[in-house]
Amino acid sequence: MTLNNPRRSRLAEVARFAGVSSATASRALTKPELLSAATLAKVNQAINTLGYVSHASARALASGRSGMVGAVVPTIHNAVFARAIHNLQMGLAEGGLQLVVAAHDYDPVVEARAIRMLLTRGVDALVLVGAERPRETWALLREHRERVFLTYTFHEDFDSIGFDNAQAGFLAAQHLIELGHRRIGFISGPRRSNDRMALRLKGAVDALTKAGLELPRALVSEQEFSLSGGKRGAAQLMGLARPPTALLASNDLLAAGAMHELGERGLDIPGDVSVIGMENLDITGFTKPMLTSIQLPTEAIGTATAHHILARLRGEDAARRIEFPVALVRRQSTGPAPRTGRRA
Amino acid sequence: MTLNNPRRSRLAEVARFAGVSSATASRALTKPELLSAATLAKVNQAINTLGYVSHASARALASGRSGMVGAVVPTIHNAVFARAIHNLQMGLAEGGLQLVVAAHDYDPVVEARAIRMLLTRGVDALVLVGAERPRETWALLREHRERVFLTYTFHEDFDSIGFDNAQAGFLAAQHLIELGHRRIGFISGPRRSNDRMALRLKGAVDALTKAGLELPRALVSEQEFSLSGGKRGAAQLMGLARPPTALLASNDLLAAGAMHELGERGLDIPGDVSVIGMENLDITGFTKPMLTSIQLPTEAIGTATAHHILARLRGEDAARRIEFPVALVRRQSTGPAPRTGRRA
DNA sequence: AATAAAAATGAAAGCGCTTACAATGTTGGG
DNA sequence: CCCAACATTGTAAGCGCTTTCATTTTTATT
Repeated sequence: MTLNNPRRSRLAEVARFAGVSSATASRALTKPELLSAATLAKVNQAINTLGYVSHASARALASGRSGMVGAVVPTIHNAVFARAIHNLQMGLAEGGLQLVVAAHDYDPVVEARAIRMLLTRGVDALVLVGAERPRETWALLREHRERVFLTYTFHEDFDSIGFDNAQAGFLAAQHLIELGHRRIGFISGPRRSNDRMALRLKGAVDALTKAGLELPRALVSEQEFSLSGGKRGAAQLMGLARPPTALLASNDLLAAGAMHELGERGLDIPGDVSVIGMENLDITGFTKPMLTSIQLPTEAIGTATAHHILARLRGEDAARRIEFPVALVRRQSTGPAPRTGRRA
Repeated sequence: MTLNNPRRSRLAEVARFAGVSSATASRALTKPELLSAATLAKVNQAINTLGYVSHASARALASGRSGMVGAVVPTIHNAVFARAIHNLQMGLAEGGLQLVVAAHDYDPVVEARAIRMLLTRGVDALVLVGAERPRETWALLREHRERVFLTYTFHEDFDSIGFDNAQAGFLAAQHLIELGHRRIGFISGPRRSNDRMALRLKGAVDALTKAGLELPRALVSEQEFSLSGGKRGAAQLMGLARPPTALLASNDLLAAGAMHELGERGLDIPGDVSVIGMENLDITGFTKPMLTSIQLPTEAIGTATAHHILARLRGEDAARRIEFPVALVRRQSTGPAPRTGRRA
């Protein structure tokens, strides 16, 4: 009952101006191929002179499609997600879709709320990160199976775009093992509500196992994602009676923090201790020495997800699962294990 | 004409179930204080048992309010914006508003497109960064004056939430001057379509002028925002016949890149050359030595903008201009100017 | 107890657009 | 030339909700 913006023109006015019915005017916008060239031109003419812009809500209500894609991510602070979101947005924009982002800071409750909110908003597609969340949330998602897309991990029941997190952990550990390290400390990010972390750890354990080694619980330190988290992790591990000769962090931020701590302890990297991170963020180039890391396909995930969604919305079929490779990026922070004998 | 989701229940069903009119059911959602406790309870009961969720588009169409806030930022890659966006989103969520983000990568054309798109979508508020954009874009924005909010700079005609960029430049330069530096190199980010960069440079010039010094054009290097941009900038400035004794970068990323270059040239920081950045990003703690910087109130901007918008939407009046202070954060990368005499 | 004022509810008219269906105009084969 | 088949366009019925206005119920006032 409210005249929204009195200035804003309606489709009806465009139609009147062009001397056609509003149905025709509408078709000029949505299915121009149905109109004769002449009529189409008339309508477009009218649209231009009137400066008409369509009302998205009205359109969404009538058509049942919102033109929006929702993305619920842990955080946009982390460059891993920022990159993917950036590419996702750019890709979707090509198809005329608008991205709506919500962050939940690794809180499953907040995530559920965000998902519900976006579903209410009628997003045409919903992009999520990871595959670990409460039962109820999954139930809700299943009801919308065809518009839900999972990234960074895989799940049988949904279209998934990601990479092998375990492989990332495996490669990192393998690299250290090949350099002769036998005692490796693992600094992990928070593992609850974050299957990616669990998988990276698992991959590392697998590599060690394969080499006949093991990862005692004492050599795993779980820390929050931050510089100081990494610092604390390194402090904890290096403070052990038999400290590790290499530190594997499940994230470059943690690794950089760890390097800091090692520096303060007067330890040489990689002479005394090797350090390897994951995600291959820009900061790998800032640290001294530069940080060896595992390159994760974050940009690719964003772009591929966008294209995948666009294809699905067009009704094309597409692979249910898209997997990108991960790769070791050798820099200066890893080197041969010191041969100081069995005891430090 | 399309039965959207056959399962999803309508407000009318809720009303029927509760034995009230749909008007009452609607009021239970939007203005519960108008209903008697008994009716409200009945309706809520019905909502729960039916698992009703309202249809956002329909609601937006009928009410003229979308419940969405748009933000158009240069990029979410940069932590400066990522932080602000994060806080903005959190703050808006408290008020039940959903944030929609679009990035334009410093391209005015893309920015204009994004603005138009969000306006079409009927956002209740539109948050923009900076005050430099083409005439036509401004014209468009003026038509929506009351829902446009500017951040990171100020503009007479719009509500603005920001800080004094010139002051940031001033503080940085002043700090170097106080340390005895007389020849200061300035590494700037791209200045076109980015008034913040221009202002930061201007502030630095002001500080120098005040001290009876000047900033010759040759000592200003404009580079893209990146580690390698900073590296190139430093290379250019240090390659001069009379190189500066201090480098002032308008962004920590650039500063970190510059430090890298200085390191490769075997120069000691701050013994031979001092370096100061801006934005006080996390990476200031990663560099060796740790980077002196100017702290910018990015989180505050996000939070304040959210609260400001919420207040405005509630119809309260609020300050047209909110300004936060900037501050110098001394770390290890700046020190007294070397007294190597007049000639290097 | 009668009445004015306030509170709670309902009826119904849209919000601006899309689209099923009907109607009209065209075209070409027999 | 007539009629089926197609291409265009128009008519009008919603999409699911909010909100004005009218109506009924309750409460307060004298």
